[in-house]
Amino acid sequence: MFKRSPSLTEQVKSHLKQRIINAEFDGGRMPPEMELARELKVSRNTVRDALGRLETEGVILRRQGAGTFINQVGQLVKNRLEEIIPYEALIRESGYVPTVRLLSAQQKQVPAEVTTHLHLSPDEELLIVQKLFLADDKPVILTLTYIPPDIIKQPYTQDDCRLPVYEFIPQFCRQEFAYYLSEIVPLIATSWLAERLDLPEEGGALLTFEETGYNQDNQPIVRACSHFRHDLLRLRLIRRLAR
Amino acid sequence: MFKRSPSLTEQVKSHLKQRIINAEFDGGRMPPEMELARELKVSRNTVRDALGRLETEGVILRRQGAGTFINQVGQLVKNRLEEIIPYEALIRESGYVPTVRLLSAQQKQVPAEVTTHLHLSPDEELLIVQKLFLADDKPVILTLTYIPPDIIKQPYTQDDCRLPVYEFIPQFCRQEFAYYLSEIVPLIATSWLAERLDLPEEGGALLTFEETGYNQDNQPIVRACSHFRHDLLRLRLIRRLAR
DNA sequence: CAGTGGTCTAGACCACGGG
DNA sequence: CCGTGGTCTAGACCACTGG
Repeated sequence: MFKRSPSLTEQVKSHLKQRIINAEFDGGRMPPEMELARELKVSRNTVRDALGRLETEGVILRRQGAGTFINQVGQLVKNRLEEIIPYEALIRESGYVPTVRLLSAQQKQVPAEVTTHLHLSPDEELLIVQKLFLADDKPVILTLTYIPPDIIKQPYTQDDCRLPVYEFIPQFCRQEFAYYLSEIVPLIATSWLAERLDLPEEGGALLTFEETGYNQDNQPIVRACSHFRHDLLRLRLIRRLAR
Repeated sequence: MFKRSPSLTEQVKSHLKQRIINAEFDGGRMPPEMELARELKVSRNTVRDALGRLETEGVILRRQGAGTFINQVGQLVKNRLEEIIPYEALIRESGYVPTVRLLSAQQKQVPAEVTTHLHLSPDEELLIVQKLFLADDKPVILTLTYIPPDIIKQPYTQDDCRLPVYEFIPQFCRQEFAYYLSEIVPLIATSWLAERLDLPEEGGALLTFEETGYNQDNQPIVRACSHFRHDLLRLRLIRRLAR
């Protein structure tokens, strides 16, 4: 029934999630793990891994001795914060039609704050990519991406800059993207930001992700700032007690 | 070597974390999983579970075919966002000495926004607990907790209110705390907030967690708002590509 | 007490990295 | 090529829930 790639666990997860969305389970209760395992022809461990991921996403609740239940409340969670997902997907999950607009992509000097995070000298020029994401044609996310030009090994077009950085890197830089170290920062909207994000006025609060991207050798290779209009896009998550 | 509770996985995790902190592994490289399993007298799966948790915490990096490595960068991450930890611990991890100050605990009417989240009628009076957390005697977190008084089944003192809600609930309400549904919100500091958090002026940006707590029957039982001074306390996390 | 999820084991095979 | 981490299996036992 399932192929070998992507991982069985991942396929089982998607499969179950789809059945939950389709409301195929009566009374908000899911079948026992053993039954799912038999049915899907995988081991119970694989089912449990898949259920575990659905649980951290807030889709289900599990209670020892009682069973596994579908969590309506968790539907409000649109993204797993510790997982990088394309902003288009986030916007779509939130119920809007996403579009991307490339505002600019040019090589320039940057604030020292940026070069510091990338372990570069302050006068180094970087490629700055500005992108605006729209939800139903309303601006919701503005991203600034800083890439050292000398890591780019293949020719690229302006259009390639529309790719998420973590896809651009492996395609054009002959190295792998490993992870972001991200900081969540609240910001007062400057007039520059307010204009681009179509805010009613400057001085409002914005949610910002300030992220440094590392490659598989654990060297910083990219810096990114994402500004969210939290009135249109809510960042929610499920938090549990430590085990 | 290990007991049965807390879980083997959790004990192995703590054990390895301590050895990492003590810099017991040369060259930033950890022994192979098989070797750790033999050494600690547990199965490789258990070791892998423990390493998996350390990886999401940012403590280590694993590369298929290459090995497991200690991640200096990850030291900047002080907390796992999807895990509830006491604010004192967060402050301590960030390098300060934590203290808690109970500002007030009284029954009052609350904004409709609060009663809505708890599925109560707007005129219901709730117990409001205000707490201030200090790092090296500087205010860093202000929390407001709203508890419906009728769920409290045991007598309690003012001092009991200093407990985190998720500990107060099981102790005084004869029910279990299951999880928070949290929303991350950027806020403009009001003068009321600025005064209590000792901010230089009102109008600065604050990071806020707006959370609804659910019990094991998946009913909302508590509402909490936490305001962070992000200049002193940074919220950082590791983000990876989806599998 | 029967049935559920929670934990742990031993073993197998695969995919990838580096010499 | 060998050794590493990544995935999956089958089976065992425990802890808890609910009738």
